[in-house]
Amino acid sequence: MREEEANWFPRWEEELPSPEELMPLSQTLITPDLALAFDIRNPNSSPQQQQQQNQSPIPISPGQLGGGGGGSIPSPPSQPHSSEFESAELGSGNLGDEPARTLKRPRLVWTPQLHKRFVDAVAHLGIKNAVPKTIMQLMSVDGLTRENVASHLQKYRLYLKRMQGLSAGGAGNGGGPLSAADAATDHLFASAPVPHHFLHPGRPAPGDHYLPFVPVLHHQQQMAAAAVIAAQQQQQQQQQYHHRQVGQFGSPPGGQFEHGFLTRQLPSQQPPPQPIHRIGGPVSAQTPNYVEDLGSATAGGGRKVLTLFPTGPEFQA
DNA sequence: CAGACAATAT
DNA sequence: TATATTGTCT
Repeated sequence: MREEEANWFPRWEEELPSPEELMPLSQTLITPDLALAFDIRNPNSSPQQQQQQNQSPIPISPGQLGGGGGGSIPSPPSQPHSSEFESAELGSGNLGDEPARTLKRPRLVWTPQLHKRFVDAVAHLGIKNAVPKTIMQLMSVDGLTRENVASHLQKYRLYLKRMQGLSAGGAGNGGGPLSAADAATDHLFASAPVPHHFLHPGRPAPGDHYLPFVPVLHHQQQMAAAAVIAAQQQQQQQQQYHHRQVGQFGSPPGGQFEHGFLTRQLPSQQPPPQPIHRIGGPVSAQTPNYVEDLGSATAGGGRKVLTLFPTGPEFQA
């Protein structure tokens, strides 16, 4: 059953990650060992993009989902902050001393929330202006790169195209056998409402049009990005982790998983020829009480990814 | 350089 | 599988 998307817009903002949460997600779940092993540091010479690592003792709330989706927020540990920020200097102007060139960011996990933000951004920009860079800026999600968006956008466009073809052709559509891959990805895309005009450009949406959208200004700009590390294991590469207190979401026995954490404070300099307003409040990409389960359905695959973000207090409008 | 897009890689 | 990366063209 689908929800009526009649009025998704009015609540558009409300569903965004609440400003309330600037929080603790910063707690990385990476064990110190691993962090060192990965030699997390200044990533590359890009003028943008930084990574931070945090080794605080993880006070995050243990166990919360489980299977039920309970949604009850156990205990917002809420530490005041206690974060020691490492001032990462930008690579620009200073580089060449780090072997860390091959470091890779953790794979971004497109959670429904994050994807929604993406869709909102595209919707506001309009089809023509919706290009990776602008989308990225509008989303203003920490840690998001243009390439992340580009990749996602590419996929999203294919999705839209399929949707169009489907609804339009109806019968004689001989063009597209749905592949398993497509069906799978649809799930994510289906989790966010697709503005009518996406599918039918040039046609006004019935009884529903776009709002100018109000930027919610916030005095805070610090947000964390939702990112997830995919532990990349080579066929014979294994590492030992001792997790200290990391036992939260029922960790699979013997499973390896790490939480990555990308964060970037906006470059604070946007030389965009055009002023771009940010939609919604401050953004952090994360899922409220939402947990992406280990997708380890693949037998023998071996790759497990965990993604979850305990957001403390639920958002309220 | 930035973007679209297909193919390929992990 | 989902996302990243690469290559080519514009």
